Amino acid sequence: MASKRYWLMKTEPDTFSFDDLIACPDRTDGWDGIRNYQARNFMRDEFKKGDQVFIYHSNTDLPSIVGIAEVVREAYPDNTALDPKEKYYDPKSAAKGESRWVQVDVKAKKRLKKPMSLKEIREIPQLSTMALVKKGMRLSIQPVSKDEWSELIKLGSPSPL
DNA sequence: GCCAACGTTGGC
DNA sequence: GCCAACGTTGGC
Repeated sequence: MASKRYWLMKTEPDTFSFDDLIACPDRTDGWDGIRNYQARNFMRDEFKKGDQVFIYHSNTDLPSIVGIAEVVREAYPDNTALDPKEKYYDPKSAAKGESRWVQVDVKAKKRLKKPMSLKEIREIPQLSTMALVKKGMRLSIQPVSKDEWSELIKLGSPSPL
């Protein structure tokens, strides 16, 4: 079995926060609405059950990694793309009758006792390799290396929910 | 609210 | 296949 991998997923807390995920049944929800090929391909091709995910709040006063979730279901079609009433409706998918987008299910696991803000992350040399701190990096789903993960765990002190 | 960086679309 | 126009992301 391939070793566990680590990821970072962005979300806008005004739309869907880490607390919203915790409030879901079994603390689990489908991570839908991803409309970027690179991000989709990570989910479709590389996300495996058991992978660990940092949840990052973007577009907010203090952009930060706030929690940890686990992949509990691997990629399946994101059919919000087919529904004109949905925010992430995709006419091209609808025209084909088949969504070109996928989602995975993630389950909230831990909260960082000390959320790690983007500002702090930038200041830590060991984390300078993270895609998150690279100029112009807007990718909403990014791989995290084992070393980066360990460093963030050390600093963020996650505790079980 | 601004705007730089990036991704997608569509005419040619 | 090129690339200009347009839309989105997301920090500040």
